[in-house]
Amino acid sequence: MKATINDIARLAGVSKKTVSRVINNESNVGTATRERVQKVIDKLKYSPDPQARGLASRRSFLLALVYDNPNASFITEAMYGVLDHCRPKGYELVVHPCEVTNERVVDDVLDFVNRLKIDGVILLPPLSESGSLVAGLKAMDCNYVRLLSVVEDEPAHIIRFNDRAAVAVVADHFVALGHSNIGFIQGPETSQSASERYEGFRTALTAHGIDLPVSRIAKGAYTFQSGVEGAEWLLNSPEPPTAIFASNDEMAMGVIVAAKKMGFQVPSDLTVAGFDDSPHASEIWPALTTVNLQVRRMGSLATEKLLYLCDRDADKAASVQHELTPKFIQRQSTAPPRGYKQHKGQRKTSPPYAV
Amino acid sequence: MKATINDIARLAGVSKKTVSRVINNESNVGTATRERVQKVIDKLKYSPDPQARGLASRRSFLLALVYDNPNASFITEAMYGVLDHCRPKGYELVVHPCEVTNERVVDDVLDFVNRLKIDGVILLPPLSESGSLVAGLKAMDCNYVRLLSVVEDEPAHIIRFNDRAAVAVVADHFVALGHSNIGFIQGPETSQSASERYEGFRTALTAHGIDLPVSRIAKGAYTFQSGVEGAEWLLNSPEPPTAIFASNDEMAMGVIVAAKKMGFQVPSDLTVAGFDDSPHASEIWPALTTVNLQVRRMGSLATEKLLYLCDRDADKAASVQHELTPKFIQRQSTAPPRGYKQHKGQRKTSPPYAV
DNA sequence: CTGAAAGCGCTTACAG
DNA sequence: CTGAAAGCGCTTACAG
Repeated sequence: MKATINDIARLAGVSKKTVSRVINNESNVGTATRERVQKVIDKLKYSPDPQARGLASRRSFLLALVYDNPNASFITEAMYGVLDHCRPKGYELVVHPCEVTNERVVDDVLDFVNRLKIDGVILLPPLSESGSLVAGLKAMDCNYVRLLSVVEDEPAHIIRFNDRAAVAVVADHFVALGHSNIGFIQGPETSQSASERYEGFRTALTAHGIDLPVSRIAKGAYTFQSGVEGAEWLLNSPEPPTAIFASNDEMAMGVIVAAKKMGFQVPSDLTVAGFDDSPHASEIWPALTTVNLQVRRMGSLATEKLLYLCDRDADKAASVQHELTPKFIQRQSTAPPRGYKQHKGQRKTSPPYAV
Repeated sequence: MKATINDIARLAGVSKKTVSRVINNESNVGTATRERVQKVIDKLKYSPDPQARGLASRRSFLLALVYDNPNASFITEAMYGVLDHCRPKGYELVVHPCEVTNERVVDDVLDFVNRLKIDGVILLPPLSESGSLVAGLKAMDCNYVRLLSVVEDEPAHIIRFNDRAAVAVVADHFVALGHSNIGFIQGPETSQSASERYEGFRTALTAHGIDLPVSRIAKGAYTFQSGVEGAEWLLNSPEPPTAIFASNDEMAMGVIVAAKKMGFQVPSDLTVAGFDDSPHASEIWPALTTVNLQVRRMGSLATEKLLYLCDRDADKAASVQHELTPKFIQRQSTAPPRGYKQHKGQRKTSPPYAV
């Protein structure tokens, strides 16, 4: 019932090799021949069988999304981004969540890639940071692109989201509002993005002459609960900060809840900002000031690179944009500290609270 | 480099047909032969090529998750559930989000299934409600299982989450707390689960002798914003309800935000409950009382059914549990109405507020 | 219980 | 610019 290459060849009066050339946009087909074949293809709504194609050419036309990330909207957004770009090109997406804690992750992923002959892999953070996984993929000559917060690979293999730059905007925002006693809740030490956000925030504050002492740095784990605990610790200190930046939204939500329980009004008593722009960031009161990573866009760009790599065109892959600066999203959880008066024109140059 | 069926056959001293029998657990292989073959398979870590297998047998060993649902955690949880069950059996999962609003959805999905020779499809709500899609799948003899809130298909093809029963528990809870002036925010009319939740809630209230007049029913759209608007409308009425049940968490979040803005304390001035137990339901203050759908479990059970269907064993597929009652999760957003005293023992039988 | 032959629907590697 | 042959790694349909 489904048309095959033989049907097309017969009806177009050519060999199946010629049909194959048309399908694959290869050269060396006469214009007239090509048109004739294409017409038959269109008429029968023929599309080549990916299995047969793959079996013969050792491909699968399958991309894989490999991740170990608890953030549901990050995953689904990335998926949309990948599909936006790969579907029109005839590739489909297989999902492969896994557990970094599992010692056999690398083997598991390589097995999976090998078994399905996956043409290309998109690695989401934090798994994208795994050197051994990438080494394994390279060794078996599997194409990959990593979503990463630092430039740790060639441009052809990376989409970098510049957390440092993004976080600096948050710091600038805090300072512009008049905050100088600023608290920070850090992500897990194992995460690159967590240290990027930390470094970026600290550096930006320093540029404004503002200190970030260890007494105002809480260790978190990117979880809601760790945000709660971090906030309790910070707000119970002798001189509680007037603003807290949590390294992700999840923790920022924890900060807001903890603050409320402790009697701090957000934002009048306490400014709070997060990072991720998760769907729920705008669905609380006050709506959370945060940073949007543009995950869908990243997924799309990563796929563009990946498909070039699948075509063995490393140059084109490298030429696709490989750096994205996340977007600062100001909402209602940030405000000047209580009693602070803003002096026009002084904001950035010499704020009254500067040392 | 990768071992093939020919390698195994040669090393085991049998024909490849025999190896094939071992791989597929077919009968008619001598015990000794089987063991010998298996040993070689294990030794070479051989696993059959799904493409070759599929090409010859017209299968793909690919399952598809087809959905049109904005709820990210629903998607990812379902994915985990599916993978929990299908990976050990050698099946992988392709994701296929689509848009119900698009007129060509059905064709798009059928095309996709046909092109990839998808062995089985799992349909998530609300797309699972599409009769034309299911008809199309049936017509092309593609296996499917639907996650649905009503029993609208044979047991072999459905996992039903009993929203009616779940919602009744919420109603009982409201009544037990002492509420009688209760508001309801409805989901979109096009959604089956929305009307199930409505019917279930109304029925349960009626059983307690409590009325749910149209003046206390707001039309929502399962979105945050519609929850905000619904709450504003309900709370601005002459006799605002003391409790609001929103048909999903998203809207319940909207209710809480709106209530706060309008000066209502939750739960002391206003009890709020939602439905879905989204990850953020527990990450706000007060934490949201809600209902957990057990999506991961549903995904797993659906896959169990689906794989039986793939094996042409409709009986076994039908015998897999096909009804799940969502779990009521009590948190902090529900409380007795202000000034209400509970009379022991009177709760269910003849509550003081009963007509 | 076991196997030889043919074929699934394509592509590769050649030849012309 | 075009095509005939062989083969990708399995299963089906048959034979014994």
